Amino acid sequence: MAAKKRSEMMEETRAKLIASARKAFAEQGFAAASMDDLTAEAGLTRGALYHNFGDKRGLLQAVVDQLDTEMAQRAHAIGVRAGSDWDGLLAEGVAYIEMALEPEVQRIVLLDGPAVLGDPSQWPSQNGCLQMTRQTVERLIAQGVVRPIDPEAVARLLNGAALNAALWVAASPDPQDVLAKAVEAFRALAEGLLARRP
Amino acid sequence: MAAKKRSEMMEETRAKLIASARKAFAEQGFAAASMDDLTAEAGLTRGALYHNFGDKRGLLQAVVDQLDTEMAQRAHAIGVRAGSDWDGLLAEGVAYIEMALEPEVQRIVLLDGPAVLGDPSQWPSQNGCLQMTRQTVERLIAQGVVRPIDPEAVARLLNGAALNAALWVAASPDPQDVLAKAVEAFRALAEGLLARRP
DNA sequence: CAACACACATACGCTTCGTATGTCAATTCA
DNA sequence: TGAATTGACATACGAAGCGTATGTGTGTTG
Repeated sequence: MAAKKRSEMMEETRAKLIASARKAFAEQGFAAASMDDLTAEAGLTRGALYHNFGDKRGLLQAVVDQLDTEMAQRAHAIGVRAGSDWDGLLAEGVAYIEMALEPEVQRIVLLDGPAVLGDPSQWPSQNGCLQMTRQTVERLIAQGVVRPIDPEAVARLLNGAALNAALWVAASPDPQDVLAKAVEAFRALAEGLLARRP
Repeated sequence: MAAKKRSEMMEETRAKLIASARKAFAEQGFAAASMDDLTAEAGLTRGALYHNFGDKRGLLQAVVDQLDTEMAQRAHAIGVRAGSDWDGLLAEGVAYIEMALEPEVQRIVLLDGPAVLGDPSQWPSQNGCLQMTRQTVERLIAQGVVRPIDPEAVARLLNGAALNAALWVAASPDPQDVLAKAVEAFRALAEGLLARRP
């Protein structure tokens, strides 16, 4: 084999650049990452980068899209396994906290992403986690399990709470202990949404 | 008069630089703000800046400290006016959401701050809002109003929820309407902390 | 009043981004 | 099939910004 079409080659270089960027952005942060070093590690030059992504922000956009898609898939898989929609919502929230502990997610999606690209809900990828949480909340309201509150607002606040919990856990000297506390607080807050106390 | 001591002069230049930086960082973001322009607007040069703050991050640190102190004072003043500690907690949270609507606070303290300086709880200023929320929560737990949950965790999640609510409100085309929804969701979540449903 | 210290300005080098130009292979079409 | 053209990527260039090293004048000290 080894004979590849042009479009396949292009897709491959895009993938290589995104992969290198994920590493560099996660390890050094967006601002500190050099595009010369980035592309060199992928066996390319900045020419390929500007040709494929326009500019540095375009590359970050692509990286964030990829990460966001992966996160949504993982969270969905976890939510589905839960017995009820309510348990699914809690499981998704906890999963989100745990995912936010990974340096890639924290640095790129949660810190540099909003700072460089602006409000996450305006991203092309639409922030998969947010959308999914909102849908779950909508179902729970329809079932009468959750009080009738704006689902988007609820999803926003839950995600925000999870994010800050993750930042806290990640910076703590004893992550396991702090994670448990964060999850407990998260569950307590979420119960405020219920129509009837458990 | 007009005869000023050296230390007074120094304090004045620091204040001028911080004031210019607040404007520049808020309007253009930390990365895009030029230190040449910054200092020129304050009637100085980069020499003064490096002498007083070490580097660009040091200046951001100083700006964040000042903003954080102001925020803590404002939130405290609002919390005190409430009838009970519980109402105070809610009022503080809502005040935090509303403060986060101001470009200065949002851009500098909430977006660029964490991205450039790292986890807010590790900042020298200690994130005044966070500390105050935690103390209020501790009192409420002691009074039996709030369930016994780790106060730090609660404060973290509440602040995180408020932050994301603010980002959402700020990016929306109809801030007033969205703000109302955000506040409603915030109150609902907070009620999950109560020992007894209202 | 002479010598020093310090706050700040000026000058320089290095890195990095974005663009403009060049090159070579793959596709197209007569 | 072979000449022309497109397009993916590399190379070269200019501009801007940060940090540091050095200069300068004023206030302080003995």
